[in-house]
Amino acid sequence: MTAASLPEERRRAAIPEATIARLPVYLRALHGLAEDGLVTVSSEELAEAAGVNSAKLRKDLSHLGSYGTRGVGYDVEHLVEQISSALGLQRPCSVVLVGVGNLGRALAGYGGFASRGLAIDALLDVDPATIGQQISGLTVRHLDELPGMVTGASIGVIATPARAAQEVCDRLVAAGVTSILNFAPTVLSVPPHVDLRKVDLSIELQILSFHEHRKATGAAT
Amino acid sequence: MTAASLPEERRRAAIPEATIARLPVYLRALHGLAEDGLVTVSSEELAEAAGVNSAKLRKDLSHLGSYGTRGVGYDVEHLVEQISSALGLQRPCSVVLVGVGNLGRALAGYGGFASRGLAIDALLDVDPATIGQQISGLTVRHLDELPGMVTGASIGVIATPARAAQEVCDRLVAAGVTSILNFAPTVLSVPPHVDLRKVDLSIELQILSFHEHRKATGAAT
DNA sequence: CCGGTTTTGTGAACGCGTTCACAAGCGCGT
DNA sequence: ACGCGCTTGTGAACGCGTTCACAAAACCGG
Repeated sequence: MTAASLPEERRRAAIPEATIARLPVYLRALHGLAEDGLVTVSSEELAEAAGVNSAKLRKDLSHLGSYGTRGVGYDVEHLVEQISSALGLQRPCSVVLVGVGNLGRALAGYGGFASRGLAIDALLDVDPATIGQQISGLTVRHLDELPGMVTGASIGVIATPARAAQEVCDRLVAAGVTSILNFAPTVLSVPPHVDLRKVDLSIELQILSFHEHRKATGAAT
Repeated sequence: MTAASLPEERRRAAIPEATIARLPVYLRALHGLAEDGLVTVSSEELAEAAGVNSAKLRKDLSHLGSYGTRGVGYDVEHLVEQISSALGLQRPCSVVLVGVGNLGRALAGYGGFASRGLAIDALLDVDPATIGQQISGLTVRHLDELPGMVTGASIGVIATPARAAQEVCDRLVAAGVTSILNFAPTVLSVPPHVDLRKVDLSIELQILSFHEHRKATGAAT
């Protein structure tokens, strides 16, 4: 079955953002189930493992046209391929990480990337003391060497202090990077053709603080 | 079930989740503006600095009953207090971090916490080589010392490998922690009275991979 | 003191995502 | 072969969040 020539290709472009954000979670859950030797999995089981509602899971999977078998469930291996394909993990992007501080090292050593087809290809910094170090099998190089490193589809990861983030971002864009993941706690501006996502380590903590505070005051009733 | 039993009169407790998630961003933007010497700020300016729509910003602020001045804008200092108060950052929770690997060190050294009233109070691990080390002014202690550390409102942060996360989570819950932030790439289960949030460093990267992939294949059309 | 200008606060419309509920489909036991 | 039970896929309803558009309110210059 050549799925590529089917009109399903149009459906792929219409996957809701919320679904895409959950696909990596399903993928991880599936890997875990596969290691346990499971061959098929029902939506109920997979939903449990992924921590979501089973109806939501089925709707999500339906968006990428994956076909389970009614009365049986989903073939684990096939589903892994489907999701990996949908996420574009079969032909992995090159990932350039800028900023080899504590967070940068954590990211470089993070196992979750390589096992999913996303490996970091280059570590860049500007600190002379850091340049030349070997970290997770990569040699840290100077940020100036960035031009020419970006070949084809590339993702840039910013793990620098906030004050350096915008300049690094501009240099990434200038080098041809079209997707940027920002860990620095600052708002970046990019040209419209560049995808920008951010992860702020402290925001989630502040959200928890809110709930904790609300619990404390609410309990006083 | 706690939300269902809440009376409608407590409108302050009814701040939408989406709004809460943005308040920390506003707070950070306000800190930046305050350093620039701004005394008042319009919704347009603040929205720009925070990277959101101005209408959204106004609606968000209206939820916490903060009053700006029509024709003028918001008083920066007052707004900072309002948001800090709403997030419960004025009486900071104690934060316990478990797992002093690369990521744990990054979190311990992350400036964004302390400056917002959220300081990490304890670093715990089980690795004998790590215990006793001084990191960011704190001495790493053994996880066994956790009981008794949790006084009043506390937040637990899990930065361990995935395989250890559930056990650490259970021990945090047993010690009385009611809010947990999980950085380990695994699904945790907690009792219903415990708030659980997660940050998966690799998920955002996979989402970017999807968009990158889509851009590449979409351009071929 | 008053019209003009600026900006907030918010009701209403819209769109997206979640949830519900059930028909359609598949395998299995008899 | 055939019904029976299980599970998927999905239309429909619902709820939440975003966006729009504008009235109300405050300041300012004359």
